[in-house]
Amino acid sequence: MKLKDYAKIFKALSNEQRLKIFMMIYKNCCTPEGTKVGSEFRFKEESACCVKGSLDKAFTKICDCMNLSRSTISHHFKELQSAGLIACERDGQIYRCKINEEVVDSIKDFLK
Amino acid sequence: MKLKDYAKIFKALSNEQRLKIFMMIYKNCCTPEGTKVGSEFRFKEESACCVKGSLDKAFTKICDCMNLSRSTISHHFKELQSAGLIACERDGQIYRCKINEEVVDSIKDFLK
DNA sequence: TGCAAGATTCTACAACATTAGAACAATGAG
DNA sequence: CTCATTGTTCTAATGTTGTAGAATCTTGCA
Repeated sequence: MKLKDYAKIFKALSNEQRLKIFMMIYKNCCTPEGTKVGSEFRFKEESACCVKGSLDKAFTKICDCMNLSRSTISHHFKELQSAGLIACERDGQIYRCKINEEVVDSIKDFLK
Repeated sequence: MKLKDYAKIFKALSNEQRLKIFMMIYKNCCTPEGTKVGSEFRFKEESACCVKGSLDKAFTKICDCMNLSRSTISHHFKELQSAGLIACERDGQIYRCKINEEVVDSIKDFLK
């Protein structure tokens, strides 16, 4: 991966709203309560409902707990996809969303 | 650290030129040859002249091997400092620059 | 002290990012 | 089939970023 690609990944994560969306999928917690504990940012790592790194109905759930229009959220999803961080697919009413672990790993490697 | 702070760090790394500067300091290689190997991005990890994570005369050296005005580079340094990624100090003619390893570590933790 | 080199700050502007709303497409329920 | 729901695309407004140049400040040397 080239420097440009890393810059693109970091850009995708550089917007607070988009980072929140990413973390909701990555840490797999969609409630607004899950995104904040006190004034600190934290996620409930464990949650019975789903497996780390993938999320069904991601779009709807995220719309529900964020104060942004649907079009804006759609746009942010596309940015995250375009950077390769997530992959999404519609399966009827299910909007399925997965983290691309390889890309996340490559960021870790980059900073090694 | 809050979500906002992480977003700020990622923003600092989201510009290709600035990321290059950061990596020059982080991997400690300032020659243009060191920043590219073929079309891939790579650094010479080992270099006799200095220790990973700090760089003397950083500003001048980086100016020399990048095609940007001094004011622009100064601006990028400030962005990196403001995000907490690096710390710089002038010591006479030496412009000393150090990576803030704690912040780099906190990114790794964030993505854990 | 005066000068040259190095770094910063200010200004300005083009390019790009964030956002919402309206119009549209796809899907499933009744 | 019709309608409500869900997601996308287009457009436009508004805000932010990246960049250079000029002016300025800082430092060391002659």
